[in-house]
Amino acid sequence: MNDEQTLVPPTERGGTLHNEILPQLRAFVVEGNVPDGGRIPERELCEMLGVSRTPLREALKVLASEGLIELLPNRGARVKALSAVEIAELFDLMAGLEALAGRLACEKMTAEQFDRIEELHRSMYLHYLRGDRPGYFSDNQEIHSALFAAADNQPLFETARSLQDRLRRVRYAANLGENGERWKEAVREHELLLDALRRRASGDAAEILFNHLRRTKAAVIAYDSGN
Amino acid sequence: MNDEQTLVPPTERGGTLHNEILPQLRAFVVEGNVPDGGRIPERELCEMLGVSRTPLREALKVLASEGLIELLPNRGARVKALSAVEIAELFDLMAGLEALAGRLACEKMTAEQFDRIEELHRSMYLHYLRGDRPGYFSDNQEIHSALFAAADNQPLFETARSLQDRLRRVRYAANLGENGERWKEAVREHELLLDALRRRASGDAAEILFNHLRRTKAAVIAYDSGN
DNA sequence: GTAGCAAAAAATGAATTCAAATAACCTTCA
DNA sequence: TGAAGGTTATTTGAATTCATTTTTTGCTAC
Repeated sequence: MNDEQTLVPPTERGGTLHNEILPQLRAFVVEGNVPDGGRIPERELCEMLGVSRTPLREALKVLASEGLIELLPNRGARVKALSAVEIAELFDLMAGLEALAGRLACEKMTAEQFDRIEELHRSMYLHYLRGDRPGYFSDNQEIHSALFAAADNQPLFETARSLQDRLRRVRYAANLGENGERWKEAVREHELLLDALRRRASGDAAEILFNHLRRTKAAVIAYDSGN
Repeated sequence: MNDEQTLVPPTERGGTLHNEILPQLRAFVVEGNVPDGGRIPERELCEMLGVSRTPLREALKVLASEGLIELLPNRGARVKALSAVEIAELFDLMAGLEALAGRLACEKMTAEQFDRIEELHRSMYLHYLRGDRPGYFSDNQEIHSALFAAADNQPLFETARSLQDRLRRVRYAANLGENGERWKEAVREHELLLDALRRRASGDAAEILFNHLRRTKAAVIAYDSGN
């Protein structure tokens, strides 16, 4: 029935069709190709991914369990629109996870991993001085990624990735809306973090990261409500 | 084809078959009805739940994404057996989540919620004095549940529940194996926690809970490796 | 012109069907 | 007796089919 070529070469298959399309579908949603609360007809997705409805629906169930989409009985899938309360809750959770990552990183990271974070920090600071927000944002993301990598905890990493996916859209919006004062404050917080990491002060790192995310949350809420 | 009655009355349907069987299937796995690494033939589960393979497989995919089971391509589902490293990682994550719950509870809990926790604490202490481990364990679980409820954060609650499911088996084993010294220590930690909650000292509560879970982890690892 | 209802069209939920891969079994030969 | 190979049976992966629900469309009545 399906003569079209799949977009993914058959060489790099992930075992099952379901495992193949899940990352693609997740990326499609996270990337923001569908408006908030927008409906996603199964038929279109099937054609897009070149699979039948069975594996597609399995993937949708997984995305729903991750909180990325909503599955209303008999009424299809919608991308989950986040209320202000939900955004706040997700940020608090993210703050807790970052705090944990900071703690574990202090305990477990290698000298090389610290050096890498320090280097990223310097690069990010330069972007800040130049007023280069995209560059700053990119380095910032990488620092947090490096932190989770240094924490060396797979379940933590997975949980954080999932949360990150759910927050990506609003997070990006927040970055754009970030005002100069908050930006300056964020840079200062990053300096404190680097110092705590250097001293392997796990409690301090946790506290700094928690409050850092808390303030980011406040900035996002302020920006988001002023829509 | 299927004339048998479903075990669940049709009155309390969850909209779709998938939503109906997912909790049942999860309970079945968590309860420990299948040995570690044991295979789960789809056919049997279908008969047990009274559904066809389609909704069952959707549910299995979700359980796999929750980390409760493993889905090997063309080789079916197995309950995920946890290595010592994985157990340690899950406990560290749980410690971070409990710490967060403590923090948020300090910020948000009502007087009634605190009173309830205090009451549970008293009950638990009595069980401790009597040497009633099951009673202690039960109250202990309820205290932690009450803590997460007081934290009032849905994503946190969900994440913790999922983790709890993954750890339930080993956690129960740990409780049985817990020695007297560790038990005494745990009770002391709970007293400190209650005090921190009373003072609404979020940082203290977080620190106490984190270390509490860390020590539980150590006890579990010690017990588990001595199998 | 609009509100309400009916019928048709479309989309979803789930069982069945078909194909491919794995596992079990049985024969054969050393 | 035991191992190797091939054949059958079982199990899984995925497409198709069928039934049910929702949504849309169009008609009628007011």
